[in-house]
Amino acid sequence: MKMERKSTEIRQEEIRRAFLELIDHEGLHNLSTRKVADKVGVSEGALFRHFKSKRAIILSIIDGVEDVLMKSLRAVATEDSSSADRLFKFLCVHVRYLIENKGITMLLFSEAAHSNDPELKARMLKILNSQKQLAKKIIQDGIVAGEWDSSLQVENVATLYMGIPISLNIELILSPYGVNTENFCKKMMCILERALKKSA
Amino acid sequence: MKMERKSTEIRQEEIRRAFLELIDHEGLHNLSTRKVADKVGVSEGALFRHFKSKRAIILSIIDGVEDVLMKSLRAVATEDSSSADRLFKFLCVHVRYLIENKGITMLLFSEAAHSNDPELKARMLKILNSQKQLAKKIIQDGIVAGEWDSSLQVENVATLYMGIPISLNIELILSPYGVNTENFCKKMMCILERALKKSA
DNA sequence: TAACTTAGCAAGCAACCACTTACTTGTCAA
DNA sequence: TTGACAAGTAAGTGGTTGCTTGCTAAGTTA
Repeated sequence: MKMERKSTEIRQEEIRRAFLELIDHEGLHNLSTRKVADKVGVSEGALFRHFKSKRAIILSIIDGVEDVLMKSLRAVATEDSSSADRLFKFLCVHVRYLIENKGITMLLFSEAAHSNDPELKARMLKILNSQKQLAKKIIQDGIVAGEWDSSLQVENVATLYMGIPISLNIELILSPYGVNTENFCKKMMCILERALKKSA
Repeated sequence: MKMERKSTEIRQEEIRRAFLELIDHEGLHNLSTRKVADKVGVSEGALFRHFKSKRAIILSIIDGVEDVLMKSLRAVATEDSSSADRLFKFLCVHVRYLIENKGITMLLFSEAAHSNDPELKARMLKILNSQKQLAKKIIQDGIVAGEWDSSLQVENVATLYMGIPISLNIELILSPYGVNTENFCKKMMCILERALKKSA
């Protein structure tokens, strides 16, 4: 039996990927360290060599969301371009990340709502809240700049925005032939802009 | 030890309620028949006297969604009033049901996406799909009646609509002081109408 | 090449899972 | 009052969970 040995860094990444893929395919509620180890192609013991607990895997995944997604979103939100451009780009970045890391939505949403692990819950909440705050900033900027209607309630538009990435997940479930990400963002943006533009 | 005996019908309802409440408070992934039984205040064995399996509890909950929520939504969608009125009422009924049965969103969403039980998955999908079709119908009617802009793509507005009930869930997670249902619906409807109304 | 570190394994742990069994007790019509 | 049945229990079942153990072998450095 050949034994393929890889560094912890590589294995950790493989484990995170396998973890998310299993959440996506089978759901959080029947995800076990056994299955993750199988998917990676390693014994269960080896898995605990690279992460000290299942919880540590989740925390490491959250670190990734903060380092990659949130950083990108923050960059887009503070970019120097029109609010419409920024909002569209924001949505695209958001959606693309969720497509490429399909288990994240479920993990974020479920743990934020139901985890009885305070640290985990707090970190999930912080991510969701930051996303909403950034969306609010872009919308507010657009109103101040005169691009959008000043009678709009920023908070409510942001609330509506937060549902869009999850609408995508529903779309992915409902349409068996797949969803074109770019198109999805354009369509949603199209409707959002109708709601945002100044009333005559 | 006193033993309080109730009829199967009553116990079944208690079990469904406990099941959903536990999903809401602790999440699907750590929901056990033991906890459900504890919450109802009955032994685990008694639980299996009223439902033949855990799966049967879920199926029974789905029956309830179809009998109560979907029936109401269908009634509202085919009502004889303006499309704007119907859409608002539709949203209110939808949201109120999800508030009063808090675990449903998670159950629907999670099982529809991840269940490897084909029957369960199919039924969840059917519910989500029916909701979307009904939303499409209302929007289409509004366009035909000249209430709303004819250049709108009905499909996309319905997709956006489907995100709203989940936006509510996110709102419930993010705002610790609770969410006013009626207000939430009014606010979302207000933005939706801006998007729907005819461009000048 | 010898010493040391690291990634891997198989096997096993207690705790928990959905569910069953064998038996008891409350309710109610005859 | 009694007999049948429905609703309850406590104590299991085998299987799965997250995690640990004791050990081996692959790389790395001296």
